[in-house]
Order: sequence, then structure tokens, then C-alpha cells
Amino acid sequence: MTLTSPSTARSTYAEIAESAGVSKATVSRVLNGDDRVHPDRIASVIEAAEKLGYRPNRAARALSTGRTGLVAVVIDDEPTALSDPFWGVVLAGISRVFLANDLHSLLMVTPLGSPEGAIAHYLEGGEVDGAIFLQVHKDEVINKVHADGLPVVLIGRPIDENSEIPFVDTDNIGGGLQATKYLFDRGCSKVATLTGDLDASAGADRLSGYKKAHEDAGRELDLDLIARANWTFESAKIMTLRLLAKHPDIDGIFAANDIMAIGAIAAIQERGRRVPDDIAVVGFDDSLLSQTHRPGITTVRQDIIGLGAAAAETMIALLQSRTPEIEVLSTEIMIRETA
Amino acid sequence: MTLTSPSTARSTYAEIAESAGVSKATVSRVLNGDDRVHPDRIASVIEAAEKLGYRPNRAARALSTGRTGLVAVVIDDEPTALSDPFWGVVLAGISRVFLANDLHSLLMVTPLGSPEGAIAHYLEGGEVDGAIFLQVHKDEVINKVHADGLPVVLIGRPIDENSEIPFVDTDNIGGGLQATKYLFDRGCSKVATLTGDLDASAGADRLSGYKKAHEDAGRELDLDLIARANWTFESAKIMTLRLLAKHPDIDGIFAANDIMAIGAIAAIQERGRRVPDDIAVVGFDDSLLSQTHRPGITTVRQDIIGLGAAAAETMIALLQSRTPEIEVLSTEIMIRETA
DNA sequence: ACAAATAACGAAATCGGTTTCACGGCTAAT
DNA sequence: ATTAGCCGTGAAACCGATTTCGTTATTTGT
Repeated sequence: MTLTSPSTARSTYAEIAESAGVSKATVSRVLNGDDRVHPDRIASVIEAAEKLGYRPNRAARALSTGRTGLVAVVIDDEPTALSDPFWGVVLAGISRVFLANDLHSLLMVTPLGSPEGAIAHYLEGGEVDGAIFLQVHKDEVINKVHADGLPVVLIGRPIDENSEIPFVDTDNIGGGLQATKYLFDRGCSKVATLTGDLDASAGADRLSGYKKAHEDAGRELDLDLIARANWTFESAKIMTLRLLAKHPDIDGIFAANDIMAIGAIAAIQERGRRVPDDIAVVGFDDSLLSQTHRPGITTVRQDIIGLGAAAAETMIALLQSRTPEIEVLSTEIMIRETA
Repeated sequence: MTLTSPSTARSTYAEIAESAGVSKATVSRVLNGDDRVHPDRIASVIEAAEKLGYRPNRAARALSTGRTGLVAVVIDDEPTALSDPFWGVVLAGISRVFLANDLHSLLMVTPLGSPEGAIAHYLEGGEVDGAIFLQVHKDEVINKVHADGLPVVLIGRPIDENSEIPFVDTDNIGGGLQATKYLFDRGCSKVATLTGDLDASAGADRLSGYKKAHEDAGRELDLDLIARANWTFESAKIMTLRLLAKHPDIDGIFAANDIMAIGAIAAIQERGRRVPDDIAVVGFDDSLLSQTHRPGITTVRQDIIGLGAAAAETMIALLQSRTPEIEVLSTEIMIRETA
């Protein structure tokens, strides 16, 4: 199997050294910002480098330093995960920050189920300097990688409370609080919630926010108003129908994502009730759905680009041996028509 | 700035060579499948390599061969592009194929507007073996990279008809044909269409399919039924209201994507007409929206994972100096409730 | 004014593979 | 029985940047 390679001419340290009349060592010092070089030489080296249009050879540097400048971005390869527009935006956030820091993101879409397949490639392979994990349920893989000393950052709070792995996350508790409080402020007296998967921290946290809003407002929490759904339209619709049957006086619903909000609305309308007049509905995500749906869905917006950027920043901190701060990004409520 | 690196111990050719009692050169030959080595030695080298848990060092190989094993996947960094779930799935398709071929995708989300910024990084940098472009409008950048000899693959047919750059695409013409023909077969006598941006090949092609369906059916094409929208909910809704005002007898609409189908439905319902009883609507994309929307949207499904995979295969062909076949993937109609 | 410390810089080794080249041992051709 | 040719193999050069180590030149300290 013969492979072609691009034909672009590249210049090297050797050429710069010759052109500037110094040694390769000095070129390296100048180009890496080592200040123990005479100013005159610094100038001539930089001039020579620019004249020759020098571009560093990543492979050579990687071989020499042991660092590749690459960070793996790992997404669990399951059909549902990939079609979520969320990840694309996260990737953009990561990519922007990395590009500005001379790092690159190696995208790995891989089934995390099998510990061997995925891990072998980057950890034992040592092909990357670190790894950012998206869409996490399989802790084993991540813990193994982390234990092996590879810098790891998670997007989304890990379920395991005493995990030491740094992460970035949206303030889902704050978001749930915001949504529920908004419904209270709007005059709702009986607010139910449709939860997501409670094994995912996002699901659990949004519910915590809902609970906290009751606490803050001094309202009693009725566990019967907490309907466990699983992020999907169907589950939300079914649970809402059930809620309405048992509690006809519900006048507000906080759904833990926009799709479920739409499911809830479908159920409400099916029962001949009006949104928001009879029952107000708040979603979560500020997705395209929430914007295009009629009526427009009032929802909690999270800064997804910022989430990716924060993950990248955290990774950079790790690579520089700084202890990163755990970043939790705040949310914003987008008021549309359903509440 | 001090950087840490993973601590994992790695074995090298030198160690394998010593363990197997041969030279590094022979190790290289065996591990690269050069058959001019005595079978006995092949066996002992392989055994030694396995015993030592050998993993190749990508940087060293890249330095030596000039090939990095990395392919850039470039997405134009504009807010709308990123939130389209389409790209995430394409990326998955690419990633799967690459992973199986010992290649990696370097994700670059970057504004293609400025020719300098993005290009400098991979072409002049020579950091990648090739580039796959998504979401293309800026041909200049791509042409420059291509002209410089870097293998390039496009996802989506380039607007420039006589471009020589290999691409993969969904059969948008076929899809438009399929959708329109389905409406005809269903008994619609007056079918309008909402186009996307006609400067994008997907928009133009889906319209061509609509036209071709008329031709095939021997029906006269009424240009007045072609409403130029721009992929968005709002534009579709406005254009549909206009269509309905001028042509109250329209009984079918082919929207070039699902969001516009939803916009059309909103307009139709606002005018007190029913879907699909009065007017049938077909969308395009089989997006999550089309599945969760009520009524469920009949739509044209494209094989997005397959599109990514095809792009990856095409890139691999280029890297091996084979002339790739232009791949155009067929579509499938998903029948739901709106038609 | 002289030993000791410091600054500036180059030669050479190094990272881990790949590849060229030369050499000894055989086989085939003359 | 020579000569030419092919095999299998290892020594060494090479890819391009980094880094150690040592040398010379210049300060600093007393």
C-alpha cells in the first residue's frame, strides 16, 4: 500500500541555523522563548525563520518531547448520543480553545463498552496527551485511563460523588431551580416535574433544583408530582397523562428537557387543556425544537459552547500541571410562550 | 510552562530486537509485513513483540515516513452549522472507518472565511495527511489546499460543476424525486415545494428532484409553486402562507427539510386546513424533529452515517493513490402521518 | 588582580521508527 | 569451475526537533 504525501516544501531548524549563522540549539532556544540568548541573535533567528516560512514539524517535536499536542475527545458510540445536537456544539467549543493553544482534538467515536478496544489506542498507545470524555456512563474505562496517569476531563458531573477526576458541567441544579422558581413567580400553585434518567447526573441535578425551589419558597414537596420519565417524547407524554389524571389541578410542569416539554404539551392538549393558560410548561436546553415548536417553549438555556471551552481550558491546566478549578456554568431562562 | 506526560512504560524496536536476537531493521520488516524475512525469525519477532506488549510510536513513524496518520475534518465555524445534528452523525461515520484503518480524525472547527488562519495550520504545517471538508461554501480555501497537493474530500457536492475534488453526497435529486412522486402517487394533484438555499447543492438538487418528478409523471411544471425559502421555520411558514393565498387548491407540499415541513404545517393549520387530509406534507432528513413532531412527519431519510463512512473510505483511497469513486448515497422515504 | 561564578552558545546525543547500502552465503548460468 | 545474481540480514544514516554537556568569554567577589 503506497501512500502519497503532500508536496509542500518545508524548512527545518538546520536551514534556519545556517541562514542565521547560528547552531540548531540556538534556533531551538529562540523559537521556544528561552531568554538566555543574545538579543541580536534572537532577531536574526526570527528573521531567518520568517524568511524561510518556517513551520514546526509536530512529529519531530512529539518524538523529542514525548508530548503529541493531541487530546482525544471520546464519545460513546451509541446511535442516540450522536444525533444529539448538543455534542456538535461542545466539540466546537473545545476546538476553538485548542486551536488557539496549539493543541488539536482527536475525535474518537467508539463504543465504551469494551474496555480493551478503545483504551488500547490512546493510553497504551501514548498517542495523546490527554482525553476529554463526553456522554459518560461507563466509569470503568475512564477510571482505568485516569489511573494510568493520563490527564482526563469529563463533561458532565460524574455520578460517583467522590471521583477525583476533574469535570465541567452546566449548573443543572441552578437551572432546575430557575425553571421551577419562574413557574412559582408566574403564579403556579401546583408544579409537577418530568425527570430525565436519574442515573445521569443531569437528570438527578435538575430534579434537585426543582426540590430546592420548593424549599426556598417554603412550599411543601409532593413526591407524587415527580414523574420519572427518560428524556423521550413518549415517556413524557405518558407520564403527563398519568399526572393529569391523578392531579387535575396541576398548573405548571417543569420538564427536564425540551423534547419532554413537547411531550407534556401534547398530553395536555389531548386532555383539552391549554398551554400556558391552564398549565404552564418549562423545558430545558433551548434546543432548536424549543424555538421552532408552536407555541414557543419557555426553557432553560445552557452555554454549550462555553462548556466545551471550559473543558478545553481544564485540560490545558492539567497539561501544564496546574490544578484545574471545577467549572460549573450558569444557566439562563428563555421566556417564550409556554410559560 | 511545564507539561506532564503519561507514565505508561512503552517498549521499542530496540528491545524487541534484543529479545528476539535480531536487528532493528528486521523487526521493522516483520512488523510491516515485509515478506523477505525467514519464517523462523518472523515468528520470534512477533513473539517478542507480543511478550513486550509493543505499541508503535506514531510520532516516530510520522517523522520517519512523513505521514502522520491524521486527517483533518474541517467544519466551518458558524453558529448555525454547529447546532445541526447532521454533523455529529457524519463525524461518527468518519470516525468509525478511520479507527478501523489506523487513522485518526483531527477535528478543526474554524472560520473558513479567513484563508490564512485555518490553512496555515494543516497545509503549510503538514500536520495531516489529508482533509475532509464539511459545510462548504468557501471554495477558495478548499481549492487552495487541494492545489497545494493535499488529498481533499468534500461532503456534499461542490457547487462548481467542473471541480475535480472528489466528494461524497446524498442523492438529493433522487430524494426530491422520491418525495414528490410519493405525493403524486398518494393522489395529490397540485404539489408545491419549499426550497432550501439554492446556492447550496443540497437545496438545488432537491428542487431538481421535484422538477424531475413532474417530468417523469408527464405533469406540467408550474414555476409559481416553487417557493424559495432558506431552510428555516420562519421562512417556510411565510412562504407557505403566500402559496396558500395564491393557490388555495394546493394539496401537497414537499419541503426540502423537516424544519420547513413543520413551518409549512404551522401555516396550513393557521389557515384552518388539515394535514394530511387537506394538504399532505413531506419533509427531508428524518430528523429527530420529524419523529417527535405531532403529527409525525413523512420525510426522506438519508444515510448520514454512511455518508461519513463513504467520505472516510474516499480519503483512504486517495491516501493510497487510488482514484476514488464518487459516491452518491440513495435515500429512503419514511412514511409517518403528514403524507 | 585573581579565583569563582555566570552567561552565551555549539557539538553531539537522543527520541523511535524507516530505509539504504553492503556483505556473506547460495543458487543458477556459462 | 568461475562468474553473475539473488536472499536474508545487520550496521548505520536519517527524519527534525530537544536537551545535555562542555567550552569560551565575561562578570562578580574579595
